[in-house]
Amino acid sequence: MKASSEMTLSDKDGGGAGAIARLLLRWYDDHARSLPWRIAPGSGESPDPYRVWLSEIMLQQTTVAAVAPYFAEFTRRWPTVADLAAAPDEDVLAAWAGLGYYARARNLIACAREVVAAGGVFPDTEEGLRALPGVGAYTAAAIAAIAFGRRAVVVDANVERVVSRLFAIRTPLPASKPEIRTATDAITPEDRAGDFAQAMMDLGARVCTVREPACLICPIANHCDAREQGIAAILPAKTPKKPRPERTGTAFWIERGEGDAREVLLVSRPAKGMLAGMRALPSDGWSARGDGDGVPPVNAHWQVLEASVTHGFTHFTLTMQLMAARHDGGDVPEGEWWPVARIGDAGLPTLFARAAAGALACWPDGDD
DNA sequence: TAAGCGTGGCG
DNA sequence: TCGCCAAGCTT
Repeated sequence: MKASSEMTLSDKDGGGAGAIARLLLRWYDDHARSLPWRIAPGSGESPDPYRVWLSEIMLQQTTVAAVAPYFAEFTRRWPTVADLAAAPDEDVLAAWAGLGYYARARNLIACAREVVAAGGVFPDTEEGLRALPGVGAYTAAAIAAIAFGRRAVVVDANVERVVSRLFAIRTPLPASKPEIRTATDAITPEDRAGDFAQAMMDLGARVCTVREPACLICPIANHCDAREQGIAAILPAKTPKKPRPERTGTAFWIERGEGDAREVLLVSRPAKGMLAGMRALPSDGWSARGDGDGVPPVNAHWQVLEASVTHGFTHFTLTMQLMAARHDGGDVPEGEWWPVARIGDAGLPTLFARAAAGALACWPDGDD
């Protein structure tokens, strides 16, 4: 890469790397976003590692806007890591419903319990943090820097974009990751590494955006190689993604009772794979690999509903048909009867929440 | 190493 | 509308 040779820490002379950090920190002092999990720069308050950790897990591949209400609810219900560790699994999973990437919720529980078992204090080093469930290279570095003030090289998708442009790295992602990390290391200051990391992320979110970067208001535009070369908007390059297959499947609405006593059968998804461990409607075995078989789980007088749900996952698109039946007293799949009036509290992931809404809209009273 | 793993917003 | 993208981790 070119960046490292150019940057070889002319840090002390006030040029290059050191200048970028100083400009960015000065910009951050005036322009930091106000976020629920963030301590304002210069406030003197010390961040709560629990809140930093919780926010970082929630923010993995997830937007600030989506996280905000979940962060508020989690910290209201479970103000400390000990509170979270003591919560029943199903409560935490249900509270996470809708946020996506449900392995994060299972790792969140495991991590909280590990921390409590170790005395209730988060590790304060990158290495110690990295060993926790759900904490990878990025998250460990971010917590070490933000919660504990340690110098750490924090590289997320924002930083990848900013650094790719700053040093005009033309190698496509993900092949360019090592080069980007080295370049980020070279511009990361010893002091205020947490603020620096957050400044880079704020810059990426508000200025050095994916489309139409706002170079005119960028505090480090004068240091940006891509801007000088007129290629900022087309960096970083990315290797093409594989096409998403389309799959079909069926979900089954099995109902019993009348009026206020109406109940629907919910199952728990297997511990591994899609939507692992989450409550769901029974379905027919659809997966990323193949279509469902359309075979209902029990014999009954099934009715095919008009509604269907199309849902895009990361790696495939699913169109799910809906079938409904009254429970006639025969065998049912293992599950729990859930009051239809409280279906919104079941903690269904979005796919099944939409399926349930579709079933209720098409089959409002269940008796025909 | 590359694939598996959610969801909602945006242009 | 629809493909791209977001404070990635795990296996």
